[in-house]
Amino acid sequence: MKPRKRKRLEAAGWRVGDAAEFLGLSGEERALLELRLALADEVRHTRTSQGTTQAQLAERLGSSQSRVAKLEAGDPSVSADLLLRALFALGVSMRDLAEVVASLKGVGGRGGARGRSRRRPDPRR
Amino acid sequence: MKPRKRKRLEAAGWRVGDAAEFLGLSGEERALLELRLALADEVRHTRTSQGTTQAQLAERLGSSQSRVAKLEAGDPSVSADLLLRALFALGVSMRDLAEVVASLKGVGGRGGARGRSRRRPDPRR
DNA sequence: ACGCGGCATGTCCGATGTGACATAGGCACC
DNA sequence: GGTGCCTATGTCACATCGGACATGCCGCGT
Repeated sequence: MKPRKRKRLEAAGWRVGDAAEFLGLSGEERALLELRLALADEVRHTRTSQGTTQAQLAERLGSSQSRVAKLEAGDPSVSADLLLRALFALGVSMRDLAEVVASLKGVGGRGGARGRSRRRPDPRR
Repeated sequence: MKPRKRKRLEAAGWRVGDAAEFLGLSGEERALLELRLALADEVRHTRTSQGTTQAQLAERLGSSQSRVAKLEAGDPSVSADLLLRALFALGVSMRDLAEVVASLKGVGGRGGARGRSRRRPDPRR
């Protein structure tokens, strides 16, 4: 897909939480994007709070500093796999991970404990 | 890296829950593997409970039936990205996803999950 | 038995992620 | 100013992933 480049651009001036709305992203793409950003954010957060450098993390991952930088920047060229590996390499537990995911539940406004949007995808066929 | 090949082999004769222990998998690789399997499981589960076929899901994803099959089989050739896209395409919410992740929190060595019995109630409310 | 729909497995080849490297900006400290 | 450390960005060769296609297996209804 080509829109990858676009994502890059967006990634530039971005704000977790309300960005994707502008774009013509389908629900699933949107959710995935959001999740990725949240994970990227979590990586940086955890890393810095541990006093670890990008280079050190890279080494643990068998990767390179530049990739870690891109990773944390939410660059589309990094896969979810790498994001997850990074998190685990930092010692993030499943529980922590679950919390991060859970914090995105309502997409729209953060903190949205409100919407109990529990509905089926879409019955059309 | 090379250990990818290994994963393939392992994937052949596999058993959810107690497999990774034998292999020389580092904690992070192990966690990732486990997460992937749980997600794959969740895909199949959600899909079947909706009465959707692999082919239909594949179409929604812009993919093919064979890939979905591999996906659900936990084949290493499918990325976490695809796994997540599949879940979202099935209408799984962040909340549901978080629950799946949370259900793995303790899987460490012992304890839980021996073999196949470890089936969580049923994610759907 | 036959056909059929759903799933699994294997193999291509084009698309994309990955590590390594180079390079630059920002800071702190001497 | 100069040095060292951390991070950001770009590029590239190579490995892996991804969709498509082919094929086989299995259960089921006719």
